[in-house]
Amino acid sequence: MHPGSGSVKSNRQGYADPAMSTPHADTQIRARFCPSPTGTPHVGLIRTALFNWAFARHTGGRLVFRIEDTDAARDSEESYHALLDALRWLGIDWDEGPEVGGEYGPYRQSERADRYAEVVRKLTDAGELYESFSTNEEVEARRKAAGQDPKLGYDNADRDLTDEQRAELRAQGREPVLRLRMPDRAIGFTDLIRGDISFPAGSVPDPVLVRANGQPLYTLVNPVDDALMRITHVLRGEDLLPSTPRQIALYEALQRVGVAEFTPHFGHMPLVRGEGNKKLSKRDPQSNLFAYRDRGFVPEGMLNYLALLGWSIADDRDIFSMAEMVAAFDIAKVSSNPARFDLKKAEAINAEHLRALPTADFVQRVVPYLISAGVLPRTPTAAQLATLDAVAPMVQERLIVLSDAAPMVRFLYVAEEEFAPEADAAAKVLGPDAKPVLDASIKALETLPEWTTAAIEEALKTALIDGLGLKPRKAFAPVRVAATGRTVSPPLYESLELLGRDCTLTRLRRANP
RNA sequence: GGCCCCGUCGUCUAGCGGCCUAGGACGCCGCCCUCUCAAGGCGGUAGCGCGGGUUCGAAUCCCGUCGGGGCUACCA
Repeated sequence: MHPGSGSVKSNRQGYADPAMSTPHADTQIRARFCPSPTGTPHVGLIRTALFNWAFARHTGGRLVFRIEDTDAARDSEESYHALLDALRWLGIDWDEGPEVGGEYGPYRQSERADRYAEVVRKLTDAGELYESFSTNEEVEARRKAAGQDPKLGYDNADRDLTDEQRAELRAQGREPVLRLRMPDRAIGFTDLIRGDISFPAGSVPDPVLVRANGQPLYTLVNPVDDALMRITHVLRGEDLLPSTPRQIALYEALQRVGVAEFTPHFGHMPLVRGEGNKKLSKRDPQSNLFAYRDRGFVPEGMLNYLALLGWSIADDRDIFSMAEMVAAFDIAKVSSNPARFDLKKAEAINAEHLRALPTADFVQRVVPYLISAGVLPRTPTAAQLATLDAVAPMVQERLIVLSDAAPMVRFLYVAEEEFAPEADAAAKVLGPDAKPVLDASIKALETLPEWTTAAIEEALKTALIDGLGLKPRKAFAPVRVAATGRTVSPPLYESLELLGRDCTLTRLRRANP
């Protein structure tokens, strides 16, 4: 990999304006992640952050984190903190941005109003922007009168208004928005992921950059900040692909007025879809990153799965660490097909990472889930933790997500008077048939000289398999349910040893009618 | 409607003209292991949307077609 030159699908320059310049090949790579703080972090958004991060880390470049909070009506401080929380949880770190600083700050657009005003002034002075008075209703009426579909949008009708006309419109009390004059030619670029893409002349209407009240819009601030922050590579979702031509036109204007030095490279990542073929909606509960954390996805698993949405490390492997991803990541190898978020696969990947955790690490991570499930108190005792250490290796390999641990170990912590086998499990194996099994088990365990896994196994096998002539499956089920409360539990003899003789016998007797 | 993107097993993908009677993973099914459930091992199921070219040879290149998706705000 050549530092400073992200690899691209094609070297052809496509349809770009000959005057348009791209970042010099040995310029330090600067990628960015620039969400707007509206709502909870979306898994698709996080995938975008991850790919930008991996790209920056792989190329030895910088990752800039910028908050696009220019829409006071929708942005919230809570969402802003959720974004920071999400990235920190996952370990996606940034080199410049909120709480980190950097030489191109501030990194929240709500704090950059003076810069936008300055750029708008330069652009206006140079004649790159023009005042537009048309209302949506007027545009629509003109489209209809011309026999065109109103969906075509703005018709550039105010481009050539004379000073007199503008004065007259103002005199009527109308306030103009500022629009960018789109060039009268096709606009194309070489997408880092998709190759050459071109938009015909006239297919993109002149966009509004500044509201009548002077407030700058996303159409202005996003490219302006990328230019001011010297972003070299814009990697974002495919949903933003149609906005690229107007951004390229803006970059060219910014270069003409000396605000930008180059137009960045663009790469458009495939959409993340939900059930069906539509893009995963913000309203879809499946899109909520924190829902996965709450269930007990670990960062390693979440990140690994998200990376698989559009990228693969090798043809025969899909479990990997972020260090491995960073070493192997190549933006040109990102798929251009949309990817469906597959919960089952995400869970399988997470389970693999859970199993790979060192036991002590696993214990540390699972404790908060046991506390929130009420299995452990807020501050567990040393004895409780010792029990957890002992049972951890046995539950660790049985989990999909960390919260699965609670029902599995509850029997070791619940107060004796509160313990009761789960109803359906009891109905299944603690019927009248269980009596002889429980009788024999109690008898065998009462007198056991030492309470160890091996001794318990020996005693139960002798009593039930040899003594009663039962099949193992039949023999151990009542004991398991009586002692652990469930048909599914950690290995039986180990569980009984951890439970202790007194508890075990109490429970067996209680289950024995 | 207009513009743009995409099209390999159910899903995510490998594949970049011969290594492909298309590989892996998840899912699903079966068997083994076994005190339950997992894990693990073994095996199976299932795919190049369609039609034309180009070529000795196409999943791979070209054209068309059909299908899916995105965008189409004084939101981001």
